[in-house]
Amino acid sequence: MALNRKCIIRISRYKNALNRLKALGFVKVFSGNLADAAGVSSSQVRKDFSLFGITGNRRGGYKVDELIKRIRDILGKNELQKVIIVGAGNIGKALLHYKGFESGGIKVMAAFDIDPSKYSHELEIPVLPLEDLRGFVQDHEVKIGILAVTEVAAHHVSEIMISAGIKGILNFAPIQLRAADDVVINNINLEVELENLIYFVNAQAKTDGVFE
Amino acid sequence: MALNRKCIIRISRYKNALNRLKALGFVKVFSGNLADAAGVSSSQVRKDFSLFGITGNRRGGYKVDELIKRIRDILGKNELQKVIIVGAGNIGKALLHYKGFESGGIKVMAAFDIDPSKYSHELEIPVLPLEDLRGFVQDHEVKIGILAVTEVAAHHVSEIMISAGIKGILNFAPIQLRAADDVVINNINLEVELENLIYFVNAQAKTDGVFE
DNA sequence: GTCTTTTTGTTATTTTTTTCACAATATTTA
DNA sequence: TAAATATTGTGAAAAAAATAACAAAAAGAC
Repeated sequence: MALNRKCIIRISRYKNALNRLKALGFVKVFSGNLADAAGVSSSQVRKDFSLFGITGNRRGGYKVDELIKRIRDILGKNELQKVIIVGAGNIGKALLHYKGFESGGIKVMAAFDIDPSKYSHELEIPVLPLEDLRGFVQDHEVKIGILAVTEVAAHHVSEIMISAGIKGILNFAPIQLRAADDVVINNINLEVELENLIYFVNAQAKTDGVFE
Repeated sequence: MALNRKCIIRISRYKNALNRLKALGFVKVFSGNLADAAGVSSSQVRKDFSLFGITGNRRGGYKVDELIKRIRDILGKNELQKVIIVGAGNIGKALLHYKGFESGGIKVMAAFDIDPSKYSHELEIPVLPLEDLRGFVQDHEVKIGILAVTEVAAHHVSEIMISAGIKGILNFAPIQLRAADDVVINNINLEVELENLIYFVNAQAKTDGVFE
């Protein structure tokens, strides 16, 4: 199946839109509704669904419950996805307490740091020494890790994670990580995202000027 | 100039790579070096540069200092970009203390919240009442805001920001915000990013299975 | 029960993005 | 100084992604 990152991102967004629509009492939904909610075209929605073999009824749309179940299945949300956080600094701690993952499927198991002052067993989610990472990952069969350490540590720590058995890294360190083909890396660079925004705001301001 | 989001993201990454190369003592750089550092092809690098009229020397590559200056200029990093944070919860607080923005150009001016227990003038960056947002944004001519409030508050708060004069929003609330054409919105949904990673890790695992 | 309307599913078309390829031209070597 | 070599800059080609278009089918009207 030839699907790309953007397609899966959209599928996630459809799922979020569906949850909202369900909460509003929707039982059926049309591609146009999802398109509006996710900010794409209705043919895009249908194209994405067709890639996953998701079908509805001509004239009848899609049943919200079935669709949610189907998408949750695609995204692996019907089984528990165990996640660790590496680096208990600013970003790491914020993610440790982030409520957005609670809705289902994603379970943050523990955080790890080199700084002993960060260790804690009192919290609901423990902060453990980095040395314990390997054993923990192997014992609990964790495949997904969030990397939130400094730029200088990032590469080294990512190698520790991968050698321990982590297969997917969500990287917040401001460096473009890459790895072997069997490891998936998703880089989120906050400064880059802000720079992007700033660029388009400034570009917008210039364009506006022309018409003033 | 017909340039897209992805192109600007790459330009930011080239800048980061250049800073690292400069720190290593590089004076000249070739498109291939930047391609390796940013994880793209060398012709992609040259194409991107050509879009911005960035030129080097045939056979001589690009001068690191000049290139950095040029890209910083494109990204607006040669002038101060004032930013506010709205929502001083988990994510908001983390960004308030985030060191990654210090390297230049981006200055977080203040944070805002509705919860009086969050207010603070002691911090280097103050946390102020949401009611003060409009005045602050107008007094300081802030154009960029980071939105880090709950899902339910996000839409309402974004409207407050926009009506106060904010022209670009980096949205961390788990909802796809949209706005009028003169406001740029960059949505970062942490759960969606994780789901994406999980999908590809699971897909990878299945593919591996076939060859085992 | 037939007709009308609406919406899907998919194929074709268009647009966008990336890669390829190579002439033009600096730099280095001899 | 001339020849050899490496690298840019860009137009053409290929690949990927998005949009449009429409036949097929389901739902509802009458």
